[in-house]
Amino acid sequence: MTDIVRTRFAPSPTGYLHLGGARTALFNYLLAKQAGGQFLLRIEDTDQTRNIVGAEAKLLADLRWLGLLWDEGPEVGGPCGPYRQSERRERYHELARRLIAEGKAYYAFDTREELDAQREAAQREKRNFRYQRPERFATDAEVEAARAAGRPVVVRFAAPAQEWVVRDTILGEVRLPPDAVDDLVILKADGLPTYHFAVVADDEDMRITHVLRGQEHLNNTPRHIALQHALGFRTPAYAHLPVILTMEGKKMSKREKDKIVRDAVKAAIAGGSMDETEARAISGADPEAFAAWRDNQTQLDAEALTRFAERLRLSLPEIDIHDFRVSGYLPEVVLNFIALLGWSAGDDREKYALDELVTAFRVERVGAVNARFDRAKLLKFNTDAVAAADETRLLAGLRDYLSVNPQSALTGLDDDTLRIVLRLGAGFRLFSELEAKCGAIFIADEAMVWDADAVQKVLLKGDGAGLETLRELADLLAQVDEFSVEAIDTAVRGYAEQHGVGLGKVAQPLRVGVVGGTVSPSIFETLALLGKEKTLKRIAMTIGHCER
RNA sequence: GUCCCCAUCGUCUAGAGGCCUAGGACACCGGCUUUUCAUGCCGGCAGCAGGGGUUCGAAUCCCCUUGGGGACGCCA
Repeated sequence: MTDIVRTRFAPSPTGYLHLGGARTALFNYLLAKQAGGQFLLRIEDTDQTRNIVGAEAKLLADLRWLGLLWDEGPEVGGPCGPYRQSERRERYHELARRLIAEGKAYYAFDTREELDAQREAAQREKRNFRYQRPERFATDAEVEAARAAGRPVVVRFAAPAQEWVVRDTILGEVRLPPDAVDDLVILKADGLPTYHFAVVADDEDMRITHVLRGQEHLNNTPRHIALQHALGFRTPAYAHLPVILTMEGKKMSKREKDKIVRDAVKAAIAGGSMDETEARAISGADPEAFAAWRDNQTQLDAEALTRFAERLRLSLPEIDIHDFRVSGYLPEVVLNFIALLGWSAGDDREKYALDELVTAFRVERVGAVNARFDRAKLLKFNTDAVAAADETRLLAGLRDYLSVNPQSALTGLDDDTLRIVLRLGAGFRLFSELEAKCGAIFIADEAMVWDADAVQKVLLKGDGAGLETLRELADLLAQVDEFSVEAIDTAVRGYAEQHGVGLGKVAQPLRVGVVGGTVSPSIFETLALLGKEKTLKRIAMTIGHCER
């Protein structure tokens, strides 16, 4: 086929873009771009109960953050729109009517309870459940009668019984038995199509030539092929990507975070550090919903999880792309790293920019093996990228980080100050580390907090030797007129030499003295940045704090 | 339970019958640098899941076992 390559990423708007979705999007993007084709974005919002308000906007923002821009789709439009399935109802109905007219689909009106009972019965008898196709299809009159009786009316596909073959670029030919395709529902009782039906219709209408998706969809593919045959549509080329697993070997999912929070909340309630009323308030759920969550039946939204994490001082694993942004990763690093989850060019190269991936990527070289997501390696990638980035890139990255961390102490600073921060913090791995290292310099003096362990270890231990040093240094620094890095350096080093101690013995008390903890940039730089007045004021406050 | 996919260091992977004494990266361990936290530098440990074949020769091909993962919805 000489068609231009068209791929799509088709998420459902249920939350932020997660790591696995991002990789799927990336591979689709790469495949399209390397062939000079188009990458489309389509929103699969056919489940009214699962759609989350605002999720689509988040999804788009995450994709844009990564630099995966779509040629057609929401907000940019295109000739095959609309690109939101909820807006394409009429098309699905038209196709369903066609299948019904041709005897390839039929109305059914089983209730949820009836189907559940059949599934349970099958389970009990240890056989697989298959929907039993009726002897003859319901007539229009019967459908109307059912509707009038309040029964849910759906349209089911009359699946042909045959062996199915999926030709997969990564897995080769996969053969599935006839029962791999059953009489699935194609139009739900609410009039919206099921995923399977919408995908087939849209991929045809949007002239999608290649479908790259997670391996969890492999079993769905024969369904789609069957529907394509029934509708007379072309079958795109398929490639099923290996699943991304956690380091523990479990499927990476939002549940990860939910589970950690649930366990912590339960422990906190059991341990008495939080009562149930507070927990419920933080969750933002009503008592019933809260109980359901607690019993592992539902999941909390991202915001509620974040609130719990803050309250219980939990660090949640990054799973959503947004999490990595908030943690201070560079988008090009995240992109580079996920490209390596399942794909390799065949040599030892690991570092790629997006345009380099476009050139180097080959679907045929995507492996079939599930990959575990190794955060430690991602961190190293970010560390390397930060070290290699120029100031302009870092400043933009830091600004972006601050835009999603408005509460940061660095947020209000001007570019020149941020450039200094970047320079003094050199060696940081994530923007969040830069913040942890330099933030305390910029908070109001009154907002200063002291790390109890640091105060104990550096100032109070050994009869307060550190505190005494700090007092003497305060006097000494009060004598320094020009509060420059050089002058402070000279004075402080001089003090250390006079007393025959290492620099550490004087730098650490000073550090705790001005920032309340043991971490800061070079002590000379830190003091100079603070200025004489603030330095002396903070040291006085620290001495006061210790005497209290 | 049924169906499907997969199997090289702890992790991501290179390897498409002799180039393999199995290469790289991360982690880890040891050392060095250092005013803290980091960074950086040097060195080291570590793997073809097991068993059968095929072949002069197998990490590479075939079979079985085992192990892992995924799917079995009016979710996508």
